[in-house]
Amino acid sequence: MSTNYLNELNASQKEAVLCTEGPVMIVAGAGSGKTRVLTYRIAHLLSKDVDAFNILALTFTNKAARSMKEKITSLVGDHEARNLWMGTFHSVFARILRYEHDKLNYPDNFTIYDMDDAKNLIRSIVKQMQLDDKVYKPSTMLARISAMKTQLILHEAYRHNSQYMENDKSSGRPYFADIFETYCKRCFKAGAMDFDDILYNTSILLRDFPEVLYKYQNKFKYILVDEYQDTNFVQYVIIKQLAARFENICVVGDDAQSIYAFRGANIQNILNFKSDYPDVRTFKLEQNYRSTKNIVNAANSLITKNKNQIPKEIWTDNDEGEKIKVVRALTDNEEGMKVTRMIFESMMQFQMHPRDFAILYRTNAQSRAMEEALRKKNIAYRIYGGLSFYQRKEIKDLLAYFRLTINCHDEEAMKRVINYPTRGIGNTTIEKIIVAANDHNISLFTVMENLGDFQLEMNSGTRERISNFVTMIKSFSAMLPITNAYDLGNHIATSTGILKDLYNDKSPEGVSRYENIEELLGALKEFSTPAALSEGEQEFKPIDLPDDLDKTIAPAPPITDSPIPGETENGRNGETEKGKTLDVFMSEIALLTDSDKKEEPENRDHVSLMTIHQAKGLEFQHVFIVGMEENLFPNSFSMNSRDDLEEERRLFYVALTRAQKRSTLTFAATRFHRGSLNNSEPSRFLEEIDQKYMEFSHSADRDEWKEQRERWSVNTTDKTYDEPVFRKDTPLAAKYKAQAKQQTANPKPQAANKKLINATIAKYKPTTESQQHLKDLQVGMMVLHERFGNGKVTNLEGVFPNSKATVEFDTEGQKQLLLKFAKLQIVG
DNA sequence: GTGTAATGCTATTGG
DNA sequence: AGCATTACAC
Repeated sequence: MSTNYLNELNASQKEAVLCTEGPVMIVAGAGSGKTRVLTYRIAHLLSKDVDAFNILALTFTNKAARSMKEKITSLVGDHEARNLWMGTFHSVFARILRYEHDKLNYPDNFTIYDMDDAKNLIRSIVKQMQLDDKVYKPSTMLARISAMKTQLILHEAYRHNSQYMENDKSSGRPYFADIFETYCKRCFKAGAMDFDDILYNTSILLRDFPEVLYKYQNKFKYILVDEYQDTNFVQYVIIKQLAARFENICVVGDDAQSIYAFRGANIQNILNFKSDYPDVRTFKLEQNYRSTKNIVNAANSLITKNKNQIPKEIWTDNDEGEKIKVVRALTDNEEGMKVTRMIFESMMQFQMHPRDFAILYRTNAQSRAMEEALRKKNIAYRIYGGLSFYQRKEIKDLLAYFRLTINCHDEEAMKRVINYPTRGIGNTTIEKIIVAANDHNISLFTVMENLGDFQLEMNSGTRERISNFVTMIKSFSAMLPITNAYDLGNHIATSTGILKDLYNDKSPEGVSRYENIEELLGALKEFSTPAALSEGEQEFKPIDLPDDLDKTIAPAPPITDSPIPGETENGRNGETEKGKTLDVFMSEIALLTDSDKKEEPENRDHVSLMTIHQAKGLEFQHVFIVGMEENLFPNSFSMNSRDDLEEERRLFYVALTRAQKRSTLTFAATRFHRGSLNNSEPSRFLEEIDQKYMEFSHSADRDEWKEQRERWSVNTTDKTYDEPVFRKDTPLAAKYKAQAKQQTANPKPQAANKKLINATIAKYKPTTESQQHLKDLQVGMMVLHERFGNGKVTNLEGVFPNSKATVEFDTEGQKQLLLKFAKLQIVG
């Protein structure tokens, strides 16, 4: 590779690229060539004979990883770049967990639950506990569980935190901890991880298995993390663990662009990087190459309203450019029309293309008005996000069959398709199966498979239908290793009757559903055709374990033959002679988002519609930021605290800095919301930008809308801009916030909980193993059951471990239990 | 157990 | 407004 690439960098960029050893923090302002620095840094490492095997680069989206990899490949060649590990936290560590699954007692084919799965599971838990789902709202419960896992607090630790417990009690949700625990257990039992589990489990894996930690510390000698300002605590811990040995850690970020606090991102990670790595070298990239002077200055003037920043001065050599235009519309629909008209006029006047424009909004719901207007004007557009392809009902249904085929214990997939297409297994039957499964702490599938072992009231017809269903799933599973993804997927779609079911529906929606299924099958076909080597086909070098291993880094690794990424335990590698298999496909799509989808070049010329969050890292010639209204942007949910409001402001900063040449802000005086028309007032953010960079179009005459604001206004008179009037925190909110702060202030509050967490993992050991002690169970013995309490064994039949015990419980009466499954303890 | 009609709920941002 | 759950008739 030529070394000329260094000439394409400015002084500070070059320094950041060349300083390859030790901890490095790159503070990169918007449009300062951050991606370029990252890619060149990696290319430079490779040119210095660092092996690609030894580099880990964590990006924010899979798409970013892909495009960076392409760029690096073009710099150093495919052979050099192929073995780079590059991807999102979730995709990289999901991959590692699939190799190391046995350590944590998960199956290698574990399912990844998405948010819908997680919420459905919580809903069913709440229902089963006979709690009110208005008090225990699934979305709220999930958010709390997620926040806890992000802080590395699992249910045992949670229960031992008296503050949490008391908060729950006083807020009327005393059973939260139980829901939390049941949720974790049900996920585990189903062989499933949610998004947070991927990170949580990774951190546990690295903490409790020194040989694994050692292996990955040694593998990833060079670690790069993009968008570091958006990492959360568990991600921070993982990075810290992996980097501990070599400390060749390079983080890139911009505190001004931290916009994910709502999902646990902790801006302190970047602000405190120095204290974690005292000998860190810091580089600042302050020259903006993207935007005009006007845009850069406007954005700068906005962000000064935030406190607590890494000091930096973003500047640009680019043209002065045009002022930021502010446009007012009467309604959201007119806003769409005006934006569309401006796009149309620019296309005519300046020979611009649809691809040069982006319409950014705060909430997905705003896309509709924009979409309608663009469609009327016949301008090509694409809406990112919203309901993505993989979230459509028909797709999820078929994928649920795929999931069951790969992991028959997947509870949410089972519930989804056990009676779709209808096969006469109704709700009452399903309820009975769920109850039995929970009583014995086993999966629904296990119950269905061994239906005769459970005393369930079901007629023979129902039993027959269940048995047929089980047989069908088993037949799919049997085909899995020997059939390529497309053939099996097609077989499943056909033989389950899904394809026929949708084909018979001739309504427009039905037709479109059918087409979606066809599209999925098309994707499968493309995937399974044996072609180029996939990313997965890599090998590890053999690992040498020196004797002088520093214990604090990776203590005393016993030499084991732990699995090596690139192979799977069952000896096959996800490929048949006819092509790649369905399980590989599923593991690859599980973590994809709408934005990750690659676009065919011929389809690329469209106006992009997306939320500001999704626009992060992108740039467009002309950016429209729509819905600049109080309560929408800043959003009403984010006006409770200064921190929240500052995040909204950073979000606006991100939006503004996407623009290369022009930026237009629009707002509507009235807007449809909840099906009714509401008045809205212009966003305070419009006044936070230094007005000399702004231009108010006639319709947005500043005095006029100021007057308008005053007419409706609540609390945004000039005085309040710097110190907005906030609603006071409720005592509870204040409490939670104080706790959160305390937790992040102390990076390792979890050490004390280690025992508890270990206990959890021990509990999750396979039942057959932990049930060994029941081998000697005799009639007359006293036993303890998790749910039923104390009881006496009155009868035993069958041969262990398939024996069945009849137990007379003190409180619950007589129950029949299978020793294979029941968690019984012998007492006394 | 199945299908349709009516009702009721809930609404940011997203791996 | 849109969706999910529920109620009711078959």
